[in-house]
Amino acid sequence: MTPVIHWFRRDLRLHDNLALAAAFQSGAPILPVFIFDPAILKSDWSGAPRLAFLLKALTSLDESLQAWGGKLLIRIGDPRQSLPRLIQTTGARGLYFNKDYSPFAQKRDQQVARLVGIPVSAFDDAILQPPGTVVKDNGLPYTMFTPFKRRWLSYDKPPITENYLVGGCFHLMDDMGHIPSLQELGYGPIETDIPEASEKKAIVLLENFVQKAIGTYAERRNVLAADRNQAEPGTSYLSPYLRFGLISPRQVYWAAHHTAKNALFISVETWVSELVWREFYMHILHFFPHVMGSSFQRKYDQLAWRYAPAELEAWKAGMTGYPVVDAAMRQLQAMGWMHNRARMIVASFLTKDLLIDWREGERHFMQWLIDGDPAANNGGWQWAAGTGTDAQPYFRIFNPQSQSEKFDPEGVYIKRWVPELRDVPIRYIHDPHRMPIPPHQYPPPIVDHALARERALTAYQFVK
DNA sequence: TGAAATGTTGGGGCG
DNA sequence: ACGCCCCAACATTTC
Repeated sequence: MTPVIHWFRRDLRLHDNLALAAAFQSGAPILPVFIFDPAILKSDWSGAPRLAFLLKALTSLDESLQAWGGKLLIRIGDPRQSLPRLIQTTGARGLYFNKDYSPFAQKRDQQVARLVGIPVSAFDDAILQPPGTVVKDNGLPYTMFTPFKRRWLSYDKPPITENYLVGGCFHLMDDMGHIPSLQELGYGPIETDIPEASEKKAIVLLENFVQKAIGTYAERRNVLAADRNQAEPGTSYLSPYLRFGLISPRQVYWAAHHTAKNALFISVETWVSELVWREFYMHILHFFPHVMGSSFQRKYDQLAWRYAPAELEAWKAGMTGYPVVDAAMRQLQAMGWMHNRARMIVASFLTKDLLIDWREGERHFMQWLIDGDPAANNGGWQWAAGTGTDAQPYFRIFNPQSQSEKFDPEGVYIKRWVPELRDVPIRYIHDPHRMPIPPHQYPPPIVDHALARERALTAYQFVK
């Protein structure tokens, strides 16, 4: 029996996977494939932590497939060449995959569809409302979040699909390849602590969160120290799992929906809003591809960003002298993840206090975040820089000290990630340079916030 | 999903 | 008792 191919990309799960379910229903044996594209691996938008998470996810996926008598086929190469070759050797009669809405992926997928010469079935699986399904009455895409969200919420959402897989429905070959190591993919060893990456883990995180934490999400989501390692996490920590499709947005949405009756409605809605942000920015990238590399609001391409490599390096290393900024930047390298409130704080600091181009921050985040996604990351950075859709006004400049006092009042987050400050009394934890004898391992502030704020206002006002 | 500057109010100390 | 000042607390405006 000639097989059909299921091409795994950002849907590394067996449950609620639309393309995989359709491949199964075709009746043919399924050949599950993952392809490493060297063009992506070599890009400076890739990063070892995210790749390490991906490798764990693939290993777990392969184990799940083996439980059903299958195995994940691995190839390294341009899919435009790998897939036609694979189809030639196997005689596969269909190609199934779930859509990726980024401009780069869509172009590639169109080329693949032309080259394979067999029927291609692509599914809307990664998102509850695909681009084009949430538009204004005049047919144009939304560029503001709040009206987008209102419209988004008004539609019925697709249900979770059954897992139809049974033993023996997979196709095996002599040369299945193997899941490579980081080293084989050209990366050195890493110190980042990569979490367990499996469908099962994602479901445990989701269940735990909706049962124990969703009701207080609206208030606790801003607590910097309440991360996944705490008994009661303030956030779900599902972003890496959604990023690679270890869990579907439908599973997440319906889990929240079903608890809405038992939990504070405002908290559930706040949490679902984060799912809507994810889709909003996917739409934005789809309809406004120029945001990749330039400002959504074109006028801000004129902004006179500073060239300050030493300050950029201090920011990356967590050595700015602003404790909350440094804690966040070190958390990023240690965990491959950063609290969302912290992302806003460090993004404001880079773009406003240091007046360094948001694209530098965008790239750094892509190199370190295991949940790094082009659409969401770009949207977040342009929001912080004030150059994007629905952006905060340019004059909204975070004060790192008051943010720190508000969202890490006891300095727990700071002390966890900046060990030099562990002995600093609470009253000095947000600005240790004011101590009579400042901690000597810790640098003084690299900029004066009050002066930096004036400098940023001037630069932004010049554009306006 | 701000923060700083400026304006207003009201209680208390004091002559 | 009264006016004056100070200033914290809160509100509004501005960036």
